[in-house]
Amino acid sequence: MRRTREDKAETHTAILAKASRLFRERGVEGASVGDVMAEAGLTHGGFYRHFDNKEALVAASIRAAFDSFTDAIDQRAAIVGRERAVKDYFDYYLSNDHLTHPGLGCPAPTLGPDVARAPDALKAEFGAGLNRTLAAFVKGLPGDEAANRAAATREFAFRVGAILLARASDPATAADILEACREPREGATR
Amino acid sequence: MRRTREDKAETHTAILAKASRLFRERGVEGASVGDVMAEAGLTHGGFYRHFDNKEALVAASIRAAFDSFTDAIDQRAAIVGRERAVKDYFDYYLSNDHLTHPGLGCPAPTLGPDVARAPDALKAEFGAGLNRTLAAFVKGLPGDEAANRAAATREFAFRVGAILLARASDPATAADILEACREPREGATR
DNA sequence: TGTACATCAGTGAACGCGCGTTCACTGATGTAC
DNA sequence: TGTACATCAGTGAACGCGCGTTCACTGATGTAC
Repeated sequence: MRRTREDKAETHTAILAKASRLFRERGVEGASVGDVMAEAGLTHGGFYRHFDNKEALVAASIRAAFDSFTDAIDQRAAIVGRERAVKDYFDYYLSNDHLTHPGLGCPAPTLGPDVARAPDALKAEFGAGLNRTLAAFVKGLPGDEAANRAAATREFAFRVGAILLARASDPATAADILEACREPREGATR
Repeated sequence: MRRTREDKAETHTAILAKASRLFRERGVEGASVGDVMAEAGLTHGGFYRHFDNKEALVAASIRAAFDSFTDAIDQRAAIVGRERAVKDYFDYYLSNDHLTHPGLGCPAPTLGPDVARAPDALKAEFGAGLNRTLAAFVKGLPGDEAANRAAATREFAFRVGAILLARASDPATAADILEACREPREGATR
């Protein structure tokens, strides 16, 4: 039953892709190793040929999820420019599509609390992914880099909170939240 | 072993208080019925004299957590005024105290994703608690009520996202996030 | 007010279940000659 | 290039464990008279 090296690499990628989606959909504890392997068309026993344990899979899943977005932003920035690419991402972030498809969406609002309760290794992975994301928001932008980054942090946190609140609420409340948060923020309230 | 009605009411309150804290600290799946009962100084079997099942306890815990904050804001607003009370709450929200004590903090950034994956009954409970919180932010404020509420929604979402990102990150990244988010937001970036 | 009985708050053993992980096994692939 | 053997990707049974929930039991409280 041994497979070629290429087969193994494909299997590894498939496991990771399915895991990254399932963890975002159901949470780390809501998606079992068996679930992930079944989704990849395999049985659970073979999992440990690919990852040391479930935590390692979670770490890799978080990394892959963040990377998929930073890569997409970078690619789009090369075509339409950084500011436009980031604006498009922010529009997607508060879209109904993102609201209702957490499995393909940002890992922060789905896995953040799971990571908050997890070992330091996972927090480091999450923090690194977040920092890459913030970097992708301001790469090559004019003006003070630290200020740009701080502003991008605020804009991102705002949208993470919005989608989290909307997903945790009944549909009517969710619609209110997204509608309110699609308006630009004014700085006066604080 | 039967207890008086007063004893039972006290026990009920104690279970709820411990549950509300433990769920926020460890997540819904990270705190078992047995954990909650042990924390309240009881054994697990008696739980079902107080709640139908674990989900009912989660619903009550979410309600209690939101209420504790709306009550506190209302009480403080009666003394120092609504705007000041809300400002103080927002300052607490991004404090290191709130960062490091999720068990006594806002339920949104800790339980939001758990609720997002839970049955509609829990989302309704969360949405209701969120609406009470937003109402507490704008109660009696001058100006257009809908606009005030939309602005409060944005300010709250912003802080929910900030604390979620900070808690899920390594300490250095967490400090960066909170520092950036303690600055007032400017509306221009979008 | 006193008595007899029903109620029920809390205990702790037991249940069925799903989890993460281990392990003996298989047979095709990789490697040494 | 062909052959003999070692490796190892994937299988599926098995493990120990903790979970939510149930249940027979206890004895003090509540209630009917």
